[in-house]
Amino acid sequence: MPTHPQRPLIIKTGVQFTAKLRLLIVLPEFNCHLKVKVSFDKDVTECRTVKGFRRFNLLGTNTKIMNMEDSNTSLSAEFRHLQLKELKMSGRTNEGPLIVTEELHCVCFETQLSLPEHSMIDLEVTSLPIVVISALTQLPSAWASVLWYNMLSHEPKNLSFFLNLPTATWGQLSEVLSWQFSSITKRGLNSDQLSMLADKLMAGGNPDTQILWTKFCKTGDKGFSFWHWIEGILDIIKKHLLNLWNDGFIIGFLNKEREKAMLKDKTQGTFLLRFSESIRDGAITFTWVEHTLLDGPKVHSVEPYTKKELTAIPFPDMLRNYRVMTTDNVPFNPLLYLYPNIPKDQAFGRYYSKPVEGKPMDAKGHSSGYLETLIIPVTV
Amino acid sequence: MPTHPQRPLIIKTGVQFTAKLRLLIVLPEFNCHLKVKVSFDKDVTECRTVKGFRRFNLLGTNTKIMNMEDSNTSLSAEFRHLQLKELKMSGRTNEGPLIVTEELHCVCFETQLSLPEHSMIDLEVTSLPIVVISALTQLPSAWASVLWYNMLSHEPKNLSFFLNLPTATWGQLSEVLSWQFSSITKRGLNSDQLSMLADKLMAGGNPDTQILWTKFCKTGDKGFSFWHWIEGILDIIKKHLLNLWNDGFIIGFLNKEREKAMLKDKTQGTFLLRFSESIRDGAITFTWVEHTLLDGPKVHSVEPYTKKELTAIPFPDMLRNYRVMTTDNVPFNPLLYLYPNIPKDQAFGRYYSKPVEGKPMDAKGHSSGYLETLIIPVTV
DNA sequence: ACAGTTTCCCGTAAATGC
DNA sequence: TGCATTTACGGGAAACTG
Repeated sequence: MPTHPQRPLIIKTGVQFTAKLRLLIVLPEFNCHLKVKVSFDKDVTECRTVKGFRRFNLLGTNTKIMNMEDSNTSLSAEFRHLQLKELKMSGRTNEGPLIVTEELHCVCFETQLSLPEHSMIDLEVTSLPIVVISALTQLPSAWASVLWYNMLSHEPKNLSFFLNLPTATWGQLSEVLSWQFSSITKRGLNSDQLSMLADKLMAGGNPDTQILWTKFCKTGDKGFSFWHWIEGILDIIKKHLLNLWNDGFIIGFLNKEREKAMLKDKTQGTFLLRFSESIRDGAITFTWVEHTLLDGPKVHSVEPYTKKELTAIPFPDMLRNYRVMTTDNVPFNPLLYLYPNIPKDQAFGRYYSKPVEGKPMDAKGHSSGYLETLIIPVTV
Repeated sequence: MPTHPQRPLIIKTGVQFTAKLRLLIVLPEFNCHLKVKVSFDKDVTECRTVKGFRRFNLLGTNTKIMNMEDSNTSLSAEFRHLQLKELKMSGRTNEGPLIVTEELHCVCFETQLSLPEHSMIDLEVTSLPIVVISALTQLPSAWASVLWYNMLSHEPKNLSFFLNLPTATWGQLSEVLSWQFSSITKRGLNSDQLSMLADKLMAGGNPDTQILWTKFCKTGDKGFSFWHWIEGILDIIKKHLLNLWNDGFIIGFLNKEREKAMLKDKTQGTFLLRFSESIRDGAITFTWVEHTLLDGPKVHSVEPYTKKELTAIPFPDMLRNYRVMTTDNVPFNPLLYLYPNIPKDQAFGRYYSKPVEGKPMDAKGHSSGYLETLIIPVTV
């Protein structure tokens, strides 16, 4: 999730952003010099003195003459290299009930039209609400605010939204959650995955169940909020698991009971991929089934891999090279078929960092004079 | 190596630094208000117009009243939160023969003393030469400049040093090199290590051999300079190998012939630690001896570990867990004795991230429900 | 003391300048 | 165009501030 997507809904202080204005009404007569001025939180008095919101200076070139866009007849003005800097005033009592990521601000554009035989007409437009952050750690909370606003507010500019906020229904929220995945990847959430999330959020949900902002975004008993957990998972998908997610190889959201139910009738060595529910910053594990003579089917999961491990070793290589040591000290890979029954190399082979050859792993014979090593996960 | 050590010899633009002035002459009568002004490159005309050096603005509070130091009778002034910003002037033709890390600058302090019954006396002092960089990638080159200057210039302020620079002798340079290690760690370089470095730099050295600045610091045939290679090694020592280096367990600098000569008469499984000569940013390998029936003693080295691998796995754990697969697919660890004959666990045991217990590795039995995995290097 | 918030700055990537 | 140098900003941690 970039800090500044197409339109800057989240702006970080001290980081450049671009504000663009396009005149939708095409009035050829006004192709003359139309000077636009951009400003921040203009005339939003209710956000300033009353609530004690932060105030910001807008640095950079703030006026521009509108000009014709390429291959288009509409006028536009693009303000590049704008930057926000907090205006510290000692008189500001920080008693607003809102945290900074719930403060809504806006970018304003002004211009004056002088129609022939009319007096000057003042035009003013404002952007959608904007959240201003100062550090990247605030981005997940800020994004949650943007989501909640866009999901529930139909007013274009209700900067006091979080002072009096409505609840969402699971029907609304589940759609928004799936969008988060499909906007970053090629795949949203299916009904099984959503039903697991519904259980987490509401312990048995129907589409009309109400969900509080607090429940969605405030720190819960685990030490982190539902949304921050989702953000962590989105992050590892984007950085380390994009291909596998796009291919649909990651079931991801399912609880341990369902996991066992799905695997217990499968061939030994059948495995699936699931996100950790207890790790905040995103982690993935694999679970496979073993058919024991004495106790029947047993499922095993490795300790979930976090960003740290995934940065060092690509996840497909983990699946390929994972080994468990037997009591005779012979390593074997227990992962054979991706659920329901796809041979492992057929699913993941194209993503291994070295191609599949005769043997699953090979090195030693080579030119540099050094013995090549594979860094592999092993359970002793 | 911090950007700003005790005294700022290297300053990065846009990063705060502190300049401190201490009046060594104790004149109690002048405990009155002695106003000091700090400036940058004051009156250094030969560095500006003539040579086309960069110029900088000094941002921050630049005047201060000297005051008594704690537990001391001397006057001092400390300028904190100073910052350098390049002054871009279009007229500057960058035709100076020097790269930016060879430009020497200085911090200047001025004050006026009014002795009773005398006219005002102007006092002016300047710092040692300073290199100004704009990105951290320039730090190794900048540090090389500082070293070369301090090694060879006995003038306090010769800002044109690099326009007409003397060569160093190996005797001087070897001492400086060893200092680099002992200032960062608890151990400098011994004569064996230095002799390997002498071979690299001069192909057979005696202390009087002259070494050119170019040879020391300019990109050579390998694509990097001698000094940058040393810097990379200092960096991995500092970040990943400090304990082992302090304990003297890393021989580090020795060529492959010497390595083989040292190992060939040792017990099978004797190994030593050596830095890579071909990797620029610092890498370490281990080499062990195997006594074969047919070919006699053979030495093997693993592909050197770089920052990337060392970040993921602590080096002592690599030594502990490294495995080679035999043809029967049974893994074994070929590392038994640290040269000359220290049992591996005795040398490195205290640095393993999990304590040594009955068995060398153990996991599986535990509480979380997940199978613990060890990420280990394996040669197939 | 503390939690929310901002600042600081390394390290890498991208942009810029010559 | 290529190389030297600077700028940009993500990420993690320290510093700030009520």
